[in-house]
Amino acid sequence: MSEIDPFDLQDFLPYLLNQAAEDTSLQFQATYRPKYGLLRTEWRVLFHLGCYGDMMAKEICERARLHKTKVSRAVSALEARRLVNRVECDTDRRQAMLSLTHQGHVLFENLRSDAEAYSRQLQSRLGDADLAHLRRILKGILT
Amino acid sequence: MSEIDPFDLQDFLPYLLNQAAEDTSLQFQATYRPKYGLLRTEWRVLFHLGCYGDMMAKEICERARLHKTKVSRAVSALEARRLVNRVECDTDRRQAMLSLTHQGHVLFENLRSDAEAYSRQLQSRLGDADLAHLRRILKGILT
DNA sequence: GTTTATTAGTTGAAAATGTAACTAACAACC
DNA sequence: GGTTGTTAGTTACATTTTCAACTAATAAAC
Repeated sequence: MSEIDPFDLQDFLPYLLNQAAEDTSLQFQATYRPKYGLLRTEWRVLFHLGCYGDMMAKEICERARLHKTKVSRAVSALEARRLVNRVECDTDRRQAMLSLTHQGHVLFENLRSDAEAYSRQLQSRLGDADLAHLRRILKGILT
Repeated sequence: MSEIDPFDLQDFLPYLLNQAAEDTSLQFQATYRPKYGLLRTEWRVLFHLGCYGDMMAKEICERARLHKTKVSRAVSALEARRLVNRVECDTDRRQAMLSLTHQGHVLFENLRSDAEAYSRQLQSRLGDADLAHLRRILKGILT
């Protein structure tokens, strides 16, 4: 009926971004999920602690733009696997400082090198210039 | 422990793309979900039929990179709401040709103009050049 | 023509996510 | 000190997604 409609879904940014995100996430997930059995949210929490050091759950929520329930569950799962440590905060007992255990740190290092390998692969596909552009523009979207 | 690690999550493309995709999708979803009560997958199916004309479920799966179960359920939901019509194929009765009903077409037109409005908004935030860059690069990622 | 393999699409159970209500701790005000 | 409000994080329940098994139809092999 409307085959000749000027609007093209393939150019609609939320759609396009989702496709690209899905694509790269799945590709990368394929390298770590079967190997380490981590969920995406768990992966993110692990990386926040690995990249930026110890922090509270709340800070992970803010940085990663994840809902607190998601973080709460991911932290529980990681704690159950002895990858993350939770130490109750002295000054405010509602909070707990999260950190990687030794095991968690080892896993993080492995994942990090996988991530770097995947990045290099993308880099060779897209080229340095486009990759830099892309990063800059995406960061602009996030405001 | 590893605060001084050179790897920065904020530059890791799968992560960055996910953030941006989530961001824009949620913003846009906010404009249509409360108004029309559509799920994301339903929205996509509707737009495929609206933008590219009638097709089988399989074709939607391929174009939208959606799993057949997701499409199957979205189509059922849209059919139940009389937005989509399903006509069994003559030459192969496993398949069915999907098309928008009149109602579905009206809804699509509304959504389309919302999408266009949202696009214009993004355009004014990012600028024409970056937007064009972004589209080109993202399409490159999708291979 | 009958067995065997594929393919389109559906369904059911398990996993994951989102939403809202909750607990427990702190803070602010009186 | 006690009431009220806010915040960090958890839990419970509904919705959505995923995965695997399934049905029904076609195609291929013999």
